[in-house]
Amino acid sequence: MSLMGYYWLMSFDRDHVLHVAADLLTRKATATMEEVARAAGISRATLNRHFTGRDALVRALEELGIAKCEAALEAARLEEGAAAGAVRRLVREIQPCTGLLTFLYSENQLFEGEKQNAGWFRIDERLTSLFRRGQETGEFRIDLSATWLTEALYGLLAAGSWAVTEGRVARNDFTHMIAELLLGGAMRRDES
Amino acid sequence: MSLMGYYWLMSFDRDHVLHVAADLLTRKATATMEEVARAAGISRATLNRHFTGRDALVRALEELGIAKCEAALEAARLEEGAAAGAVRRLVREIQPCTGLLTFLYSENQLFEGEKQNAGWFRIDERLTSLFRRGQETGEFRIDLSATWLTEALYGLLAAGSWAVTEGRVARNDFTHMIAELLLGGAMRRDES
DNA sequence: CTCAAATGAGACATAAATGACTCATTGGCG
DNA sequence: CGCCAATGAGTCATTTATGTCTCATTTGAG
Repeated sequence: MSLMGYYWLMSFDRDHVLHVAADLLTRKATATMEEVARAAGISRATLNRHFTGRDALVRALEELGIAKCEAALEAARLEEGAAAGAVRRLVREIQPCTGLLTFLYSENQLFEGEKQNAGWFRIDERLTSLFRRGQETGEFRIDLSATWLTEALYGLLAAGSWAVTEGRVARNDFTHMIAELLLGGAMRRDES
Repeated sequence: MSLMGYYWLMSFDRDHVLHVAADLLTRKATATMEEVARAAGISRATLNRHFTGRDALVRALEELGIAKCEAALEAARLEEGAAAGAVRRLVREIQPCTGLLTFLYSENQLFEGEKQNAGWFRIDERLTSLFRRGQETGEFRIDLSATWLTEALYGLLAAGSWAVTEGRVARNDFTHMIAELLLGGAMRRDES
């Protein structure tokens, strides 16, 4: 028995293929299906049997990205405690999938005409709610809209992920860099 | 006499073509050469006569983007006054070319192997210097590196530009959104 | 007006990615 | 061991973007 229906042979590891594809496409968004197959250690034929066309692969990656993202949101317990702490937990939890998210983020810009996955909307909603909660409790400023704070978080995650892969900043600084800039900004803060 | 050597006919307006191409490619990064030509109101043949291949066009756009960006840096007078004020002037001046910059920013990620234009390095240097100056005068916090602040500015500009074109935030809020988030962060600041 | 030069439209070959297909081989299960 | 299904390697046709070429037409300069 298997969740996927592949109960006879295990040589095709769907999850492994998706992760390899995510890694590769994160670094080279224009990678060929053959390059993806080779990176995953399978043949192009097999890759095409399971993902008919690049679209199917990207859509599967989208599902994976949404699932990982929502898992990170769960693990961060966004509704608990101070909003600032929730943002810090969120950035820490979401770090492992920023590469995939950045790829999907830029990929979505190409699919302008098509309908986009409802999962992104759910995630948007939860993040915006978090920032709105912070504003309502007086923790966050209100002259920056919760929508913008959400978009800014995406942008900072992408910039941080890119800067890390380029070697311009240390991977271990990722969480601190992003969370503290988003929360506190660049200006020095009087310790009160 | 002419700067370009086209002193007999003026029906090819290089600057116009570049701006149209920038507008189009900003919205649809995968636009065809023919789509670019049609958008610019010229034939594909003429477009190819002046820019042999997509690479030549992108490289010309890169030159344009760098020139516009450096002009914005000049206009912002980065070395004058408080660093925070310089950042605000910079964001205001650079807003008109964020679309083009965002396109080139994502395009550069594809040219991983190739040498990248020295202009970006110059711009990087000037921005990093600005943030470093702010840190040295005690205006900016020092636990976030000047390099990261520069990268974060790029990310916020891209996210802001994208959010505006998607209609999620108002165009008029662009400068305030980006500059204030980068400078002050999301947390409410005690008015002291 | 006349000529030179660039344009526009179209044809053409090319290169690359893709999807579908065949067939021999492999590996697990009964 | 023998079957059976999936894999891998290869082939083929199709599509698409691209670069080049020709030639009639247009347009500005003299």
